[in-house]
Amino acid sequence: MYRTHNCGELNLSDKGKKVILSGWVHKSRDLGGMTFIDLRDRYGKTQLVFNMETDSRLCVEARALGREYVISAEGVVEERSNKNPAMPTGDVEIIVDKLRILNKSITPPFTLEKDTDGGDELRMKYRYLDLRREPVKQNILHRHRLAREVRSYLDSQGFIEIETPVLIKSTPEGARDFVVPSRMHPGEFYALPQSPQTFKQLLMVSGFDKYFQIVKCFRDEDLRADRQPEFTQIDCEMSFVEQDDVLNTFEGLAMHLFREIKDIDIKGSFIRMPYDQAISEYGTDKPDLRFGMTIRELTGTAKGSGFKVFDESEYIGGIIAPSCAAYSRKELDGLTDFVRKPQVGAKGLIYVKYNDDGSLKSSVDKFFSQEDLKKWVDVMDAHPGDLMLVLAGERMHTLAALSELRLEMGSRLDLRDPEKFTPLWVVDFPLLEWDEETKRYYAMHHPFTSPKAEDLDLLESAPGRVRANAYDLVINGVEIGGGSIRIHNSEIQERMFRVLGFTDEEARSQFGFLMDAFRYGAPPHGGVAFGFDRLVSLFAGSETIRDFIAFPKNNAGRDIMIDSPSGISEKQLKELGLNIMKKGI
RNA sequence: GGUCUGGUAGUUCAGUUUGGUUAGAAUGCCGGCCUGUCACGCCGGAGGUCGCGGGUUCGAGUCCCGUCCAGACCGCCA
Repeated sequence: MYRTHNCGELNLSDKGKKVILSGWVHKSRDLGGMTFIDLRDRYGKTQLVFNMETDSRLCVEARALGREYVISAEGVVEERSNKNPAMPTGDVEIIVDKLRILNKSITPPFTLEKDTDGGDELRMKYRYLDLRREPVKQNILHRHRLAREVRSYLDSQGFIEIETPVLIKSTPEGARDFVVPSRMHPGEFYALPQSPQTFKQLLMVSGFDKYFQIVKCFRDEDLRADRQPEFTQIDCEMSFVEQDDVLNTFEGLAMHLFREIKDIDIKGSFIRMPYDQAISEYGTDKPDLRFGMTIRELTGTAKGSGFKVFDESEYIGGIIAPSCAAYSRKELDGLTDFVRKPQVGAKGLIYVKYNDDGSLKSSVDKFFSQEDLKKWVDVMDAHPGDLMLVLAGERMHTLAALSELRLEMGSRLDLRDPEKFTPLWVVDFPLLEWDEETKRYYAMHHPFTSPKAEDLDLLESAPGRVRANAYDLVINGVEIGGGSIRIHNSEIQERMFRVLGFTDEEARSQFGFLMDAFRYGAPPHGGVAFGFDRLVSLFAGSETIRDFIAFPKNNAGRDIMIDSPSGISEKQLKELGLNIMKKGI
């Protein structure tokens, strides 16, 4: 027998019990006459004691145990004379009388403490050791709990989990596909799904009116802290629903998760905001609503005073940094540097200090009188002591830069509390997006998203003005996921493909199966997909999804533990009918 | 594809600005001492391709060029 209890459960109520524990030697403290060993397993740590006077042979054996040896110890639970209140099992210890070494371990390359001395690369190379560390282990357990609650809620709402294939068909729209060569069909390739989108729609045609799946998806694009080439989605689809039905159902999911995982009631704080409002007030389609500081437009107010930068700008807008009028020259220069970074991309920053005495001091006093600036105060609703920060330029660029500036000020003023959660739906997205490079429209969401009925007439005449039945769930400025009511009418679907520049043949060869299916009675349907990794990290107050994936890839898409991707043998290449081009050709 | 930062004991880092004796610290590891530790303590020891290649120089961890690796970001991510 390897164990009667685990290493996290014993306390004073177990005093006197004969127990067997198994686990890893976390740490040993050899005091000469006696030796203490912290034995660790998934559930916690328990102290083992060996005494030279009681059993010198056993004590000598214990001294020789190295870090991460796997052992099994039998003994009696005793109350400690020196208790450790920092440890859940700190009131007791095991007086060991039998010790078995189940396996030895070489010395780990880094310490397995909460604050390890190991760097990222090393931790990834030895991820199986990193996962033994308490914080990483907790992240994985946290992920499990979230997945369990997702399943529990969706099951309670009548959703059923259905698996969809992983070897599917490549399509040119959207992100790059990972492709898999076919041995049986040389020169032909499967693709890994970017999402099970078309399959879940086919399941609706099949009549499974509430589907979900916690599913791996794949995109062959560059990585970020919040982007992995393979990631997990909570993928859902429902039939006979309108937009509000979907939003209500998944608001319910969000509320359930917040209640069960975070013990937070978010009811009532869940707003729905049109895309246009998100852009004009927050400069982004994923606003962080944990703090105000909304963007105010000054184009009409500030133009025409002879300040060339403003007069030549399409858009002028600003935010108010509350109680920051006392900012020093150095701090203002720092903000100017911030907005000029290539990632933000503004040319410069104009500030107006609204001093406590009511006077106004700006970086453009040459061009604007106190009366002029007073108008800004009115438009922006500034109060004495506030600092107004103003950017100007092309509208969308300036709004995007203002969004970055707003987030930066929010961080500087400590307004982005990781324990506060402000979810919202951004709704009424544009259906299409013009791409200057290829001179054509692209689906903002995907080509199966339905246009709003009232905008349908514009689909051919003014495609850019058509709004979609599409929505994103945003929490604390993080895009958690999105979805749409789909097109279920093959005639509208064909019109959509035409607007996207598909020839009928192209549409047929890529999505013929879907268009065919829709001719056999497709119900009205719609759904969502949430980024599970992002949801998990958001709940834990982190922005790095890598910490919540058991075996993640590094920022170049490599798994340095198993060393992938890697080459394959000539034999395999030959079987697949592949020739590898030499680099540089 | 681009920008920035970094690469020095097992590990985390200092040293590079201004080239110059034997490249340091902490931690980990090994040995010794220690009966109430829990970041145990004390004493001692081993441990280095300064990422790799080339160049400048009397002399390179330090300067120059190239390259590889890691991290962050831009592009990209329907």
